[in-house]
Amino acid sequence: MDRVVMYIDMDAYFASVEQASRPYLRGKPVAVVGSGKRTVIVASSYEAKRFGIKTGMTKGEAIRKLPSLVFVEGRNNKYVDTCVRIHEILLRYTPEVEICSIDEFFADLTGSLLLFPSPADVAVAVKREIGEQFGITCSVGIAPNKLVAKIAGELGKPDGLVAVEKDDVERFMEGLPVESIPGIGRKMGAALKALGITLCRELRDFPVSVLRRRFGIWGDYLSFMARGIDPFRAQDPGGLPKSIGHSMTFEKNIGDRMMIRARLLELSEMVARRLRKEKVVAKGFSLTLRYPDFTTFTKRITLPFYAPGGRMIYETVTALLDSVRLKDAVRLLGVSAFNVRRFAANPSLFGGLDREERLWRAVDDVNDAFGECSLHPATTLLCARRHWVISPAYRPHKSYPYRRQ
DNA sequence: TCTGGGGTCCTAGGACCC
DNA sequence: TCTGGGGTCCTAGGACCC
Repeated sequence: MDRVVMYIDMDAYFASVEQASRPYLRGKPVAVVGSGKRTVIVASSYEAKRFGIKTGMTKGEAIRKLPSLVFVEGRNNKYVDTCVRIHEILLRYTPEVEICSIDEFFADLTGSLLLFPSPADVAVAVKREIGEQFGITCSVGIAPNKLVAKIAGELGKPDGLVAVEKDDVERFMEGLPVESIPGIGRKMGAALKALGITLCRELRDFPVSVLRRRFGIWGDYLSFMARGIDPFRAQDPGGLPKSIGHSMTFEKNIGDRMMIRARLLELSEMVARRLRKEKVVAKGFSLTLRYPDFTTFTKRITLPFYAPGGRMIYETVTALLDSVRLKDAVRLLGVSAFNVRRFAANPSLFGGLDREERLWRAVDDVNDAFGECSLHPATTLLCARRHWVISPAYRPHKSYPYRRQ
């Protein structure tokens, strides 16, 4: 049986959720931002998009473009909660649903089609349910694979429904600009243009040997994708995250090493908490620094053992910090863990953990019950209150998207 | 009211081992 | 005895995505 994949993407997700829950925002140009001074626009409503308001813009830039723009501070919990409930809706149509990002899903309908008249009927029903429950719209793409389903979904934005039959895939792809292909961004688009390639048809007909020489393995991917073949393997359901990290940009650049260390402790504990949550341990750690001029670099190290907790992460990244001669104050610090492995401890074995780990698990419990930051290390009291910035890449539950082969 | 945060994947070069 | 080649692991950096 031919595969049928449905891609569902919320339209202007964060902004739509805000407009749905605050009627006075409806019909207005809205931009969702983080709190604090150093923030950018993370989502904008269609009314705002019409005036060129885009993700990544600074507040100032946006105000200059559109003085009447309404800024709204993002509410993480609301978006996560809505995402989880949309996931539940989709699960009623097929058990094979992948949360791709906080506002995108893939649903494999292949096995469910005996129960429903057609994929388009499922799409219409899903769109109606999401509209009724949350007051937001979404765009849906249906195709024989994830790649084409996603391209189709994006094409229908907003509130669209685009279905591509197996036999129509090549024709569907032909006329599209190469930038419609996920993975082809600014640089790759420009590089292809230099070769005289702007349409998928031209990419398809270009000798793959030349593409391979120019782009390495991506040359092969490009050639496949241009004809609507998905070169990526399906998601590994038990897949572990490849890395888990946190970073923060400060309201004011920090020059003092003690202050930097305090922030690193905070970041290390945030990462440790995420690792515990995901039930993994890591032995690779990285420290990212960004200077006021925006130059950014990362130092990383792989330990000969898996770090037992936040304290070890902190010691590792401060050792990395000590190996750097700071040329200026820093505007951003990041701590990330990689090289992860499943950690197979169960609660009855807590006796096997050291005192400090038991303490941190208790802190986790308190924070789960009373809210993030109810309890935190005294050192971080030195720091100004952290502002939480939403991350569209956040995935509730552990559902990781397909990976490249 | 200068530029967020969290990810994945690929490449290149060096160290080290057989 | 002056010198090959393959494999693997590690670090650094960059493109891209949401």
